[in-house]
Amino acid sequence: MLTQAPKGTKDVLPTESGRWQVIEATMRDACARAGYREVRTPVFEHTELFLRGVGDTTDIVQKEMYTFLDKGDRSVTLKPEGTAGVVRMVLEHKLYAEAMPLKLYYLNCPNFRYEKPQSGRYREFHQFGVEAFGAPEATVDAEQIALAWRLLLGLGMEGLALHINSIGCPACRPVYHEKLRQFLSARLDTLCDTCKDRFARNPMRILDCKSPDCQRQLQGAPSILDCLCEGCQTHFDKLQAALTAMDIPFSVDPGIVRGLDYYTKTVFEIITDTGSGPLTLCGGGRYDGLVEQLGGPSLPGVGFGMGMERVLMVMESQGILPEDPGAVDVFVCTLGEAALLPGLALTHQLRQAGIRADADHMARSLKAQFKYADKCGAKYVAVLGEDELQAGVVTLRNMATREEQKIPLADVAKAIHL
RNA sequence: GUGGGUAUAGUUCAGCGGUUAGAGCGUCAGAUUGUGGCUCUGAAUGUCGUGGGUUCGAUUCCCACUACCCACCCCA
Repeated sequence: MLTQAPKGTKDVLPTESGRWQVIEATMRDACARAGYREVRTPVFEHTELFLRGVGDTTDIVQKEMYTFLDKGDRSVTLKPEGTAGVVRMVLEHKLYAEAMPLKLYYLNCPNFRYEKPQSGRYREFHQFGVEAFGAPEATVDAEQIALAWRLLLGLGMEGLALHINSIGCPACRPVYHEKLRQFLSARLDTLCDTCKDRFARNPMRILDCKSPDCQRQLQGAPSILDCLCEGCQTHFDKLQAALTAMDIPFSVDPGIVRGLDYYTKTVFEIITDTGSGPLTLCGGGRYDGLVEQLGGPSLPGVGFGMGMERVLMVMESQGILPEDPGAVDVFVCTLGEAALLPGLALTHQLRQAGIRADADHMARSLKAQFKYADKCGAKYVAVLGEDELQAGVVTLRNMATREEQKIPLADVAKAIHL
């Protein structure tokens, strides 16, 4: 073999694409019912968009971006997340001048991060995401959380947990940062190197550290929730009331911080346990300052991203993947040269009638054609041999019941009941 | 970027310092010359990951490289 798929990428095989289509359809439907409309943005953007949008202190920007110079010496980057591109699109086309809120979603959108791949982590992965602009109220946050939650439940998932938090706004977060620094300053020496760095740049990220040592030092640390300003506190209270009103179970987890710099107020994650540890299926939050930061008007926003591969992975582990629908519903078996073209014509006629149909293209024995029909998932087999040709009929066999009947060539489509 | 494991048929995996490298599943065919799933019989398919070393001899032992899997970091 000349080469193989690049590290961290994955082919979707013909037996697997049906699963993708099912969850894609479920996502489209959930969005359509909530008034979200689809958008598609480019796979690559100018690098500066992510430097300013995602935040140049984040790991994503610092070490995970696929950045390169194009032939015109422009620095471009394969998008590492979905929100920045959508915000750019909203600004470029002045969509903020239209009716608010502006509710958008993107589906099966490829994202790229240069990381070491492992279970549930790819270098090219796909996200479903929604964004809503212009609405400052917590009901939008809650609506999106509900959309994600019901969607995953609707796919049949169990064992999901919704964690929410508020990380404040530019008014109250610095107050918390200062409190946290004061708390940690005495123990700075015992923190891991990464966290020493975080101490200066973004101390809240230390809460995210998985190191047992750092976690031990954090015992008794002040909580952001005790430092929220009045506006953020009200927003967070309303969010919880809205979730409760929609009967969405949640837990407040002050440890959720998120790795993207643009979040304000609401952050949330939907996680599940895979047996080898928790896995985040969906993560998002509010980003009231992002649009302005990218040179637009002051426009609040909220959104989430959901990992397509992770959704499929969890469905597989829970045994709830949709069945492969097979290739066709009707297979036309032909016997002998004389039946070949009439068989082709019949297949064509069935296809015109909207029926998934195929015929033998390998001049195989009837037995082999039946085996192939079975493997294709055919519900019916239409046999066209010498006898049938003379009578102008086919022998139509229901593969499940084994019943056979002679059907005039012109009436085959009507006799198919799927 | 750090650490651990693995690499043999399409696939899942056995195996051994020594003739011709095996099995299950899958594929194809026959048993049934016009009928699938089950059963039985048979057949095809391998640079034993790549390169080097040790050796009379290496798929087997050693080293390097590469790829894949897993964990850390981080995240969808």
